[in-house]
Amino acid sequence: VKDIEGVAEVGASSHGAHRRIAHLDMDAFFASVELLEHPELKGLPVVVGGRRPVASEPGKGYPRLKDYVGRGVATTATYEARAFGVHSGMGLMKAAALAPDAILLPAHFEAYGKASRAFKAAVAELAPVIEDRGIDEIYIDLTEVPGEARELALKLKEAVRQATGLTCSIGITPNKLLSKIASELQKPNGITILGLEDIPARIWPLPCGAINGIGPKATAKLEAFQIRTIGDLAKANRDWLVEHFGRSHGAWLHEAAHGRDDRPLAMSREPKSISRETTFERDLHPRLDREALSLILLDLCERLAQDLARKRYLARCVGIKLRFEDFTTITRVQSLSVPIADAASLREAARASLKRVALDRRLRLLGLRAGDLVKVDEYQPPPTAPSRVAEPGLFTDLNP
DNA sequence: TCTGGGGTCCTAGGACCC
DNA sequence: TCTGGGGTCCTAGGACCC
Repeated sequence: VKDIEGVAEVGASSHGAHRRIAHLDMDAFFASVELLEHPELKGLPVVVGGRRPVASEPGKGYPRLKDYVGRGVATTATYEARAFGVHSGMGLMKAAALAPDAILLPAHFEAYGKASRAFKAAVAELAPVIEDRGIDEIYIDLTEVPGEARELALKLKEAVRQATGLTCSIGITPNKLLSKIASELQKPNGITILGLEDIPARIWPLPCGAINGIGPKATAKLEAFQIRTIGDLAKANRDWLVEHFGRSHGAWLHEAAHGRDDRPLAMSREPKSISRETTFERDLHPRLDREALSLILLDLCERLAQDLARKRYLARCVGIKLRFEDFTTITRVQSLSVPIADAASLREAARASLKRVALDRRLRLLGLRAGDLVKVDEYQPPPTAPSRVAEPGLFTDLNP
């Protein structure tokens, strides 16, 4: 048996054509959690988002989208709000133009985190092999779980509803790629079960963007070659795709269009980085608003230090992120010889990176990232390095 | 009416080494 | 006095996702 390097196998059944993988996606998750708190809003267009709660006019009930002023975006919209064209990631000022009377609720992340843990625990009772894909979705390996696919999907949905009061949509297919697409097909509150034989009829008519990993840029580039549906993409010659999209990406596009995907579920992963960033209420000038920026940086350092402490990580590199008024974004990272986690050290590292940037334009965002993470418990300071003696010696020779 | 915050992965180019 | 070809590591930026 050949050993596949770098691939962590999850049981013998994790590869091959006979897998049964589910993708479970909560329906309009944040908005649905809010509706549990405000059942009287059910059936109305509701948007969750914004930076801080907008004060609604007294006696007028819930704040409306049209009352919002600022840089917030919609985090989630109920299906009623989506009918107006509002979708997550959309600027609220733009959303207000589409649905001025939609109700705007601020986000309550603690509540979403709680509901998230609850639905994942409920699923884990029925099927323990789960890959976490964020707050509102998971992949589930059902290969070893007895029962018919539809029956299992119904059981999962019922367990989620019991645990949270919320609905979800489920796709079940032989792999992650197809299940992700499938779970979208009958949203909300849907079940879609597909086999490889269903690919031509059910997958190929969909736009290329339905594939997880094909975003706006790739869609536009494909469109320029008259490739609009996944079927168009499947017809494209593999070598031609490699020629125009690169060896790796081109080959992947070809595989994806044919519904081929043998990625195993990743049951647990160490974080690669932890970051904090903030967009200002108004653009700030590096010199004129120096004090305000300094306080914002301090706050980011403190919050990031808290995150690192809570998760018990040290950072071997610290990066800053600046977004200018014209939305151009730059990053600078600083590698550290000794890993750190405290706010003061983070600030020192951030300031060192800041010195390498020409600060001549107004800023709209400042971010701080801890990378190259090591677990506090696993970090051993190296035995006192002899190189500390050698390096200064070099300079004393040059500058006696 | 300009575009949040938290992440991952990939690539290109330069430094450095052999 | 000019010239190789790889390999690896690092940094910055960008695409994409939830």
